[in-house]
Amino acid sequence: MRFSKMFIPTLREVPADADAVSHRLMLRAGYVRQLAAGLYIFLPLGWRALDRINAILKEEMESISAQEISMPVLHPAEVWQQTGRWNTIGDEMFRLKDRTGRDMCLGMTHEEIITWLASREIRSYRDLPQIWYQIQTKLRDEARPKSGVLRTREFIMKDSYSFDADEESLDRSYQLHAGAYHKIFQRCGLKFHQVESDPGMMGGAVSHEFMAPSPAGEDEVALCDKCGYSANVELAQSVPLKIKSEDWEFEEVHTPEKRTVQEVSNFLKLSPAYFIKSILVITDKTPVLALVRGDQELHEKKLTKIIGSHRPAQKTEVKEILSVEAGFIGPMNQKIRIIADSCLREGVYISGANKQHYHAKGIKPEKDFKAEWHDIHLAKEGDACHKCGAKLRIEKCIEIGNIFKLGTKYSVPLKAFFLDENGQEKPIIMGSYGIGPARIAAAAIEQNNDKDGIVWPKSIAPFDVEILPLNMNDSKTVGVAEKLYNDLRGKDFEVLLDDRDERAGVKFKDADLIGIPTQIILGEKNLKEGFVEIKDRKTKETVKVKVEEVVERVKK
RNA sequence: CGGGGCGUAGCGCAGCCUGGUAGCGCGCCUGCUUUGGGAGCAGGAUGCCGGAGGUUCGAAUCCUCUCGCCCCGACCA
Repeated sequence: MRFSKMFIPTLREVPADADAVSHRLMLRAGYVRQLAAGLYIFLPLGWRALDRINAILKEEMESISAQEISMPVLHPAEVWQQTGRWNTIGDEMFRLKDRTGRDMCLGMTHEEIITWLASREIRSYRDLPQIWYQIQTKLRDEARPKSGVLRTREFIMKDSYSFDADEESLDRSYQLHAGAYHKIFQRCGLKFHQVESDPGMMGGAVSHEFMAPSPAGEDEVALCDKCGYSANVELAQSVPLKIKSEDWEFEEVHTPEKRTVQEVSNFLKLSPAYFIKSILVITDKTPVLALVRGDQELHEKKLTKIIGSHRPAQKTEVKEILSVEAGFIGPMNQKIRIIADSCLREGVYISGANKQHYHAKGIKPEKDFKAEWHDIHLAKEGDACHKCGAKLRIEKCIEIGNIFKLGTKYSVPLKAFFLDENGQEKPIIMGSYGIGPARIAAAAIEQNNDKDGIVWPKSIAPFDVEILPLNMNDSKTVGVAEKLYNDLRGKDFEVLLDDRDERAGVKFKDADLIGIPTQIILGEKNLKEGFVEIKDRKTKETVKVKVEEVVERVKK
């Protein structure tokens, strides 16, 4: 491609409302433009990068015998009603009516559609297993699109779905995907972790996420470097560090106007880890008292799994139910259900005394109160790994892919059944697997950039090589540039020739910004002696090479 | 949906407080010079000052409403 013929609108100044590094660089380097919140146009360079990512996706999917298909973006409501998601999914789904008034929606994912297909086409165990995939548009009316291309309302996704006759077979399909995903992200040059994750609205029992470490990420992942435990903090288990147990006798301490753990902890000059945080929540039936250690945070999702959906109690409710003002609640002598974090089982603690302006010191769990013990705290940096005891690390990550074991969640309501060897009708066992190509691109930029611009991994750069003839008025320079351009293309390199009549500085700046891995610099003086320079964008190392040797020296 | 910020030329911004009819830098166009890290000089084009309503002789500026975008949170296969 010739730079002069390609639309690459680079920007000198950083657009004001871009915050994430990848967003800034994609805008500045002319890869994308924003249409509206969460809606992006991919310009020629951006689209090329996505194309290369998609090519890798296709190769690796084909290698596990997945077959590419294409499903509509526009869906009739009926299939979504049959699985119940028409109602369980809220404003995130774009809904509309067609001209006859029929309810429709825009696809935010395709379990319903592909299961509809399977229900009509798969009849026998002989038809199984199958893996079908597509690379296609998804639409979600996100509450808050953000960080450029990382969270958008319309995006392309590689989604695949597996259909198996039994659990063992599903496990094979699942592992095939996990393996393919590892290869994909490796080939795309990303640092990533595979972590345990919460299946969320997808349903199903087992799921993993592929997470690319980056400060722009929205997720936090707990990692153990020793045993390899890794999980999204949405469900990560951990053991808070033990504290030295004090041998306090039970006593009530006057703590006037000291309500929060922090206030009382400062007042008594004792670490927050000696306190029990008591939080009253209301489920649709009853109030529940949740207890976590003072230096820990209550994990809402973990609690939800135990008691169902709930909300924090209002101040007046606390007074009504517990007969004491918020801030002085304690677990002793309570009639209501108590869920306590497991780490509180040992030790002696301080908590509210259920008496205005008093806290109780020397509380012994099991003796002074009974509770149901569960892990309900948020894992944090420095907690111990619940498997091996080593210290956990928390890392911010971009979710670049995920895999779910769905089981029969979709096949049963949509009647996707098959006949097994014995003529028995059984629901197909399904899995669902997604990758966001734009997130791969953004994560690659987040992980590979410097002050001058993007540093693309070779595998997904929009071009392999950029040729920079510094003086377009010099016929020798132009001649050599054209020859190298043709020779390299003849060897299957994707080549960008900066044939613009621009000054050297402009070409250097633009080349570094758009981040093509290899630059070939043609300067007049070097050319007189028969040399050109080959520069590595990543290391900035430059080697002088004879013109005739360029093609063999350039590496993919 | 709650909290905060911002909408003025293609991009980045000033002007607004204290009302008088819009400016800077970059980019863009023309010419000459220049040519290894975003050139210099000279000339030139470009604005529904986000939108609507109000106050006023007069509104980018003051008031009300509204729309959009960004950030934090809630939410998020």
